[in-house]
Amino acid sequence: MPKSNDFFERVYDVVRLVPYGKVTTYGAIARALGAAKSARTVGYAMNAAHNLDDVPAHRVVNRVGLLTGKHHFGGINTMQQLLEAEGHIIVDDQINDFNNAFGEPKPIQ
DNA sequence: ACCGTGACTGACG
DNA sequence: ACGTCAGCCACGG
Repeated sequence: MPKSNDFFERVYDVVRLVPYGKVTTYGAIARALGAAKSARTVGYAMNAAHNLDDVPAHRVVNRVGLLTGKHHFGGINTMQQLLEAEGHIIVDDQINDFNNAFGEPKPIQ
């Protein structure tokens, strides 16, 4: 049976499935979990994901491709650099051609 | 149990 | 098209 902690775990599971070179959004993750209205909480979960090295938190941006969580990484530019290293082009803290880079996460079964 | 906080989002004007 | 507003929900104090 689900503990409250499971929500975070599920968020991590979804994020872990985001492939290299692709990104996704907080809302998309929430929907994949069946909790469409918990986008904010997804962001909250990412805050706690910092210790986990297998959760690509930098591939999670807001719905317009804006790097809203960049300040939660070590440096202000860390998130952007990680994304650029994966082939993304970022201008003004926003991912260019975000619609193309976006990868719809698979719903939990 | 109540209240404030936030890496969000969709609806309005 | 763009800025504002108001729900939403898990967590910690």
